[in-house]
Amino acid sequence: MPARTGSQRPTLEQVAALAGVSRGTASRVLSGASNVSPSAIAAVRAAAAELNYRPNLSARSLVTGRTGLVGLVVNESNDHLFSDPYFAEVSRGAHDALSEADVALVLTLAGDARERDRIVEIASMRLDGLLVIHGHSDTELVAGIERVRVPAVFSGRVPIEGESKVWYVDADNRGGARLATDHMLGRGRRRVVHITGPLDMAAGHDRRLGWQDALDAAGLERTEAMVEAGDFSPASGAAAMRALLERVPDLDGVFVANDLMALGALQTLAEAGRSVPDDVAVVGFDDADAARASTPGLTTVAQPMADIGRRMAELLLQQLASPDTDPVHEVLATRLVERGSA
Amino acid sequence: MPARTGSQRPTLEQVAALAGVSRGTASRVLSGASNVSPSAIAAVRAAAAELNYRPNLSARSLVTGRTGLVGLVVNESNDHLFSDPYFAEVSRGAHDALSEADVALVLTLAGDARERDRIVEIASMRLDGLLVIHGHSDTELVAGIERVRVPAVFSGRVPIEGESKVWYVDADNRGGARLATDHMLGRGRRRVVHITGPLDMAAGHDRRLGWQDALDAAGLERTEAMVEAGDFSPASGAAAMRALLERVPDLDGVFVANDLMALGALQTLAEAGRSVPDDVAVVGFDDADAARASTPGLTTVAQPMADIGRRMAELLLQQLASPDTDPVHEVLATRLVERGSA
DNA sequence: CTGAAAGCGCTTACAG
DNA sequence: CTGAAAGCGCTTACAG
Repeated sequence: MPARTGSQRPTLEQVAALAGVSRGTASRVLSGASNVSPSAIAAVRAAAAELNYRPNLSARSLVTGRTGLVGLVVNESNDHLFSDPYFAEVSRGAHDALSEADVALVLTLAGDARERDRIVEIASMRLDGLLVIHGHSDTELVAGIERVRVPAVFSGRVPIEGESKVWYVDADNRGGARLATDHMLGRGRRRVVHITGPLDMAAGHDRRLGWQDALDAAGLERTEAMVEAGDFSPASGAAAMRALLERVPDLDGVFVANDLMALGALQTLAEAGRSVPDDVAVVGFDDADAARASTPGLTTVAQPMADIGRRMAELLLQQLASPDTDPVHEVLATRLVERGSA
Repeated sequence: MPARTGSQRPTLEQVAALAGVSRGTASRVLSGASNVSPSAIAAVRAAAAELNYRPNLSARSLVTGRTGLVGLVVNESNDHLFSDPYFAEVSRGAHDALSEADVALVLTLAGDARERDRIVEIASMRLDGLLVIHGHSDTELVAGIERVRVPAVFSGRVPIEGESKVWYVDADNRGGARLATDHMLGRGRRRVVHITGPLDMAAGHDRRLGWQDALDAAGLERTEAMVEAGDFSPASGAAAMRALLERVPDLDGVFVANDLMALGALQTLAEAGRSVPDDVAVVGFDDADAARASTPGLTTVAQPMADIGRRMAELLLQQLASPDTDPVHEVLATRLVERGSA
C-alpha cells in the first residue's frame, strides 16, 4: 500500500477492464501505437475518459528508462544573475519547447561547489538531460557532466577559449558589441571606453572583443586604461564608471556589457555632471526592462533570449534522440535598440 | 531493455550481492532504517560506494507513491512578473528548503488557461505538491488544484477577500504600505497619492489598503482621484504618474506599489520638472536591484522574499506529512529601506 | 491486431 | 536483525 493517502487513482488495468481489452492493448492505444483496431481505440479512449485516467509516470519511466525531466541549471553564485532577465527569458523559451514534448523542467540552482556536485548526482538519478544557463565558465561542472555522461546543452560558449566539446547555443555577443560601439563611433564619438562583464563568462569575454573590433577597425587608439571590469551588477557599473572617468577624463562614449551596469554608470555620470548623451554616449546590452525605465532611455543590444532557450531545448531533445552525435553549436544574431542614451 | 543507451547503472541487487546481503537489507541500510546490524551497514555502504550506486528514483516512486517533485507554478501571463526579483528570490528560498529534503522543483509556467489546465494535469501525474507564486487571484487554478486534491501552498493571500481555504505565506503588504506612507507623512508630506499594482492580486489590493490606513490615521483627505492603477511594469508606473500629476497637481508624495513602477514614476516626475525628493517624495516596494541604481536611490519597502519561499516549502512538506490538516496562513514582516527618494 | 507474460528497480510487511 | 516474496503500474517483445 502506498504511503500517500487517497491515491486511489485508476490504473491502466482498470481502464483495460472497463474497455474489455488487455492491459497491453490499452497501453498501445494510449501511447498512440499504430497497430490497434479502431474499435479498441474507441473503447480504451472512452474508458480512460470515464475513469479520468492519468498514467503513472514513475511506472512508465521505470520501463522506458526516460524520466521526461530535464534540469535547468542556474549558476547563481552571483546573486544578480538570477534576477537577470536573461534567466527568465531563456527559461521561458526552453519551457515552451519542452512542454510541447511533454518534458518538464527541474530547477537546479548551483550556488556553490557542493550544490554543483549535487546537481550532477541528481541528474544521474532522475534527469534525462541538462540545460545549463549562463555559467561562469565552470570547468568542474563541465567535467562532472561529462563524467556521468548526461546529455547537456549550454547557454553561452563553453569553454571560453579553444575547441568546444559541449553543445551550446549563444547570442552573437561579439557582433552585438561591435554593433553598439560602431553606433557610437558612427555618430562621431572618438573616446569610447568599455565596462566589461565577468571575463570568465563568454558573454563578458566576447563583448569585450566586439568593442575591440570596432575601435581597431576605426583605427582608434585602444589602451588598457579604457577598460574596467564589472560583475553585471548596477553597483559594479557605477564603480567602474567612476574609475574610467578618473583615468580617461576625455571619454565621450561608453559601451557597457549589460544594462544593469549601464544603469549604474548612468548614475555615476549624472553625479559627475556629465550629461547623457550630449557629453557621453552610453550603450548597454540585454534590452532589459530597466533599460526602458531609465532617463534617458538606454540604447542597448537585444539578444533573442527566448529563442536561445528554445533552441537549447530543441538541441537537447535531438541529443536525447540520437546520442553520441558530434556537439552542435549555434550562434544567434543580436540587434541594436536605439533609445536616448546614444 | 530500456530505450536509453548506456544505462548499465548498478542496481540495488548488485550492491546487495557485492555486500553479501539480501536486496531488502541493502534497501534498509541505504534508507537509514534503524533495525540493521553494524556489519551489514558497513558492507552495504562499502559496496554502494565501490559501485558508485545511485538509486533509481522512478522505481522508488512507484512503490512509495511519492515523486519527490514539487511544482513551482508561475503565473506569467504578465510578462513583467517573471523578471520580477520576487520570483527569483522566492524560488531560491523554496529551492533551498526543498533541497534539504531531497525534493526537486519543477518549473511550470501558467501563461494561459490551457497551460493552467495542463499544470493541474501534470501535478496529478507526477508531482507531490505545488508551490504557487504570485498568481493574479486565479480562481480557476485554485479550483483545479482543489479538484485533483493536490497539496499546495500559495505566495500571497488567496482569495483576496473572504475566508481562505488554501495554505499561503504572504508578506505584510498592508503593514509595509502603511510604513511607507507614514514615512512620508512623518516628514511633512500632506498630499501623498498612490500608484497601485493589479488590484486582483493580494499584493496590489493590500498595499492600497495600507496607504489608506496611513492617510486615514493622519486624518488627511483621501479621494479616488489620488489613486491610479498600474500593472507593476515601469511603463505603467510612468503613465500612472502622468495621470496623477494632471489630477492632483499639488501632490507632494507618492507611494508606488512596486519598484519597477516607481522607476517609471521617477522618470515622469523628472520630465515634469518635479525634483525628487524636494518637490515630491517617492517610496516604492520590493527593494529590487533597480531601486539601488536609480537617481536618487529609491526609498522602498523590503519584504523577506527568500523567507517567504522557504516557509512555503516548509509548509508544503508539513502538509505532505500530515494531509487533511486545516490550512495554515503565515504573514511575514516587511521593513522600510531609506534611500534618497523620500 | 491482440493477449499473456516478463520485467523495469525498488520498498515493505511478513515470518523467522 | 534478516531473507524471501509480493507488488507498485507500466511497456514491450513474443507468439499467435
